[in-house]
Amino acid sequence: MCSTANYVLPLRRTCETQAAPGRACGAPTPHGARTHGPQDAEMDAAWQELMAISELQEFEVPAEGPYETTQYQTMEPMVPMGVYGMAPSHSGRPPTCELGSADTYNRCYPEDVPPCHHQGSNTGAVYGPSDYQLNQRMHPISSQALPSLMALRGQVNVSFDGQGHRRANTCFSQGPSRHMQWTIHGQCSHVIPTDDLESDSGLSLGSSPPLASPDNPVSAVPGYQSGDTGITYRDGEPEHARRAQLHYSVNYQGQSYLHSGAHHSNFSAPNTLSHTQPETTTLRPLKHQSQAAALNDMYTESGASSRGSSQFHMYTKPQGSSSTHAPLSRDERRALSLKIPFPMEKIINLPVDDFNELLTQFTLTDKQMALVRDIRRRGKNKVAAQNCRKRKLESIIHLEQELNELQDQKEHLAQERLEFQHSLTFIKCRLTDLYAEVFTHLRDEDGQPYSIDEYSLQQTPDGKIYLVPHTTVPKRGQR
DNA sequence: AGCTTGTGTCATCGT
DNA sequence: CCACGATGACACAAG
Repeated sequence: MCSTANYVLPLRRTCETQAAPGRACGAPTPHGARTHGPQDAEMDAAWQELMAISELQEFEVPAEGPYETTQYQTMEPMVPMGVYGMAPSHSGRPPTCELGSADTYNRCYPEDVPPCHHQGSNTGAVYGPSDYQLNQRMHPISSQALPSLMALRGQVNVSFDGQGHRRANTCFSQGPSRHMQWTIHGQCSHVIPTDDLESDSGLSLGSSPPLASPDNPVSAVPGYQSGDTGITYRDGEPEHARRAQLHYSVNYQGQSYLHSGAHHSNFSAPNTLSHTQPETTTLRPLKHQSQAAALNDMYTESGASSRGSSQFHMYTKPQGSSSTHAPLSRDERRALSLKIPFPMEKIINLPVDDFNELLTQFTLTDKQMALVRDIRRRGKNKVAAQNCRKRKLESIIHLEQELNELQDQKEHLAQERLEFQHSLTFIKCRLTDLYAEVFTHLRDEDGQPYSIDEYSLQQTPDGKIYLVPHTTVPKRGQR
């Protein structure tokens, strides 16, 4: 029992009508004689510490015990306790945070309560994140270079830096009337039926079937001549065996263009090139080939770049039946069939004004005009599709990287949460010890200690401390 | 034979 | 209205 300072806090159950939290409540009742003893300073400090810790009750901790919600909550006072009775620490129950030491509160801790011996413990350390925790919190998510992703990215670059062409082994004819055969690897030497013009990949082959079909040949453009040696425009300039060696250069930023290779077409003064059918390497890109090799394979014919689908080959004639050549695209064959007098490169890549000006320089039939516009539209759309696919793949890669980063962040946060929970558990343990210690100093009017099972200490927002019996549940607005 | 991948093409929408 | 780019969907060829 209290021997030196039996500061009795007369317990009144008259505060059953409590004010709402925020209201002034806590003036010492007439029965709440405030007495001070020599250990006031110590108790004040303890209470301040206790109340400071109680703010941590906002932490959400699983398996909260009823103790927190009933005893430590800040609520309306039953009895003002500006000063509480004190008794010397004679109870023989020194403050301890060992679980179960306060037998009343054994139930209040989660499973992962660490054994906490608060004596000598640095409680301040647990009131905030440790440096380690802060560092962890501030630790940036490392963007890990994922080999697979990088490899994929590289593959993407490869696949779009060089446009594969899969028609390396296709064979074609230059038209039914000429019976010219170009073969690749000598695998095809027969004349492809005329409907091969419509048999290119893709659907909706009938976008301009009447135009494209060699079954509906269009008369040659006036002034346009086609012979074995080349083409002579009406201005008299020949176009020999010129193959616009076009290949794609796709720029992600939208600078996509189809440009000629070593031999840029010059419409006003077409070059005359001897047409030789170079040996063709495997044109289809190999997935696991190196980028350079793939590019060379796709674009190179005997050192000169030449692509299949993008080549403009209408003015050429194979020299010799044994020579091989990249196949013409469907549009190229159509253009050849309809004797379009300018290269596909210009059709596709000229600005609209220049393109329209180009059209005015020739007298084209309606079918030729329609084909030219279709070629232009398809050529642009083809580049657009390539850009679109590249963007899609890069977007997928980016999202995968982002996903990995978020997963790492999730793991980091989970670990951080676990550490915070441990810290919180320790703080609660410390609080429980302090709470019990306070009770050991409380005495009623008769000098008897209050039972911690029957009473609880509660603090109002204005800082007043009240001893509230468990059986009395103060109601809001009542005082 | 079925699957995957790459590509061309068309239709459609928005600018 | 036209040109153009972007994109989904489809078909096709090759691996």
